[in-house]
Amino acid sequence: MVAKGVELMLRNEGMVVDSTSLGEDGLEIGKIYDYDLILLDLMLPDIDGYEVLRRLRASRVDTPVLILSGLTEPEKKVKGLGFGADDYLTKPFDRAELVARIQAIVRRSKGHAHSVIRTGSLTVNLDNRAVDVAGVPLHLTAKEYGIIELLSLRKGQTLTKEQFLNHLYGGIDEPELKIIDVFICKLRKKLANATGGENYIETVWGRGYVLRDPENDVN
Amino acid sequence: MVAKGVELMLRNEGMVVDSTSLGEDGLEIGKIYDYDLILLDLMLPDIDGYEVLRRLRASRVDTPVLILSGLTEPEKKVKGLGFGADDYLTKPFDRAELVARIQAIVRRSKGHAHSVIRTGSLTVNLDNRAVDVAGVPLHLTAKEYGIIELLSLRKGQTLTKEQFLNHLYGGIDEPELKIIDVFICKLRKKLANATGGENYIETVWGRGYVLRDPENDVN
DNA sequence: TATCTCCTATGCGAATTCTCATGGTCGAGG
DNA sequence: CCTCGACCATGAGAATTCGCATAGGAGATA
Repeated sequence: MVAKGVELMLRNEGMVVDSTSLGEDGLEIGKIYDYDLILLDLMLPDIDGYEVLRRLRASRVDTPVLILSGLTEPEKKVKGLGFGADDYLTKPFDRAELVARIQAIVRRSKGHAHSVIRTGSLTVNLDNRAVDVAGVPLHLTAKEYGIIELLSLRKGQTLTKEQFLNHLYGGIDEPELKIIDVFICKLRKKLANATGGENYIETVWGRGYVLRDPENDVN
Repeated sequence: MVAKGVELMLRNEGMVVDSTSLGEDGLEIGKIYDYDLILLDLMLPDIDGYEVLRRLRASRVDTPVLILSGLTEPEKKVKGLGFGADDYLTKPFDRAELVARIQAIVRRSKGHAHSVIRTGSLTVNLDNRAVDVAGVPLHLTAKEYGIIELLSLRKGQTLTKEQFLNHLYGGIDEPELKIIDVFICKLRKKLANATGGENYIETVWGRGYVLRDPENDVN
């Protein structure tokens, strides 16, 4: 019940959410998928939340973890943070605080101080989902924005089409992989149009796409 | 009985109100929902009003609290304010005063020095819920006002239909999302009629609506 | 009762998303 | 160096989703 409520809340905030009520399941999908954040409730029907966290870390999963708990004792808090959690929130929590903390953790883990990511003359504002090229706003559709957002969040990193699909659809009701090609194509066209021909999105043959950051280029 | 009377009074003023007669229940919903204000009676059938306030603050709920009480002793007043209440009103209270104090607290907590928001030739007065276009009053229904109020409070920000629904109905007994379309449509028509065709409310396809502020436009 | 407001339902048009077809590009292995 | 299969780019258009406008009923209000 709590999980479903939180899931709805976060979806309302524009986030893509997968959820499960079992610790074992969460452990499995947490290991397999490359999430931005794992929201972990300590009260689980099968195994202890701490155990989930411990085993995640033991499997070298370094996805940020935000613990949700009804326990308010400070020693418990220390225990959670000691096992490698990134933050801790006690129930009942405030919606705005939860969202703010999630954004802060994700931002921090990506190494971005602000929620604005600049790449050359390209600016992606995560707060209001707006994209600029040299200060001129660029109109993108929802999916196009999703693509450039993920590229920006992981710039310099090659992303597979599966990763894009996951970011855009959250694992449910996904279309064909090819759709990513199409959106990349449309995005490139819009970007080229706005920049005057500059190409930010590079193809890595057989792997996927990267957002090339001219400032970090090795020449 | 008192709660129901106050609830009706405030609804008549166009406010959205949830109420409960039990302190424990109030504590729970006060923690979960992000209210603009909590009206707290000290005389409760189960737990002490002070206890409710204390536990709210202990749970890091910083929603403004206005205490209602039949106790007139000054020391009690100090006690209430000491625990983190924002204002105090003794029964029997004056309807107009209660409304004025509520509006003052909410205004203060939102960080608005004045309760008038100007956007181009559009003026929204939060105190008396009146809307002007170039000085000419514009008649809006309660829901229409709710829409333009939220747009004004967050101008420049894209708001989803869910957010409007939340603002207008307080999360309970909400109608279909589509109703927002209808009100936006009606609002636009009234605004266009008053301004002579100017369009303040912009559609962000797939996301929601924004109030465009001509003064803050980037050109 | 008469009026105003709110809400649902519906049709239409527009924007977007998705699939598919075609042709081009890459690179491993001969 | 050539060839072939796998992969990618791009455009066209179908399918879907979304937004706008309006009508009409239900309910509240005067």
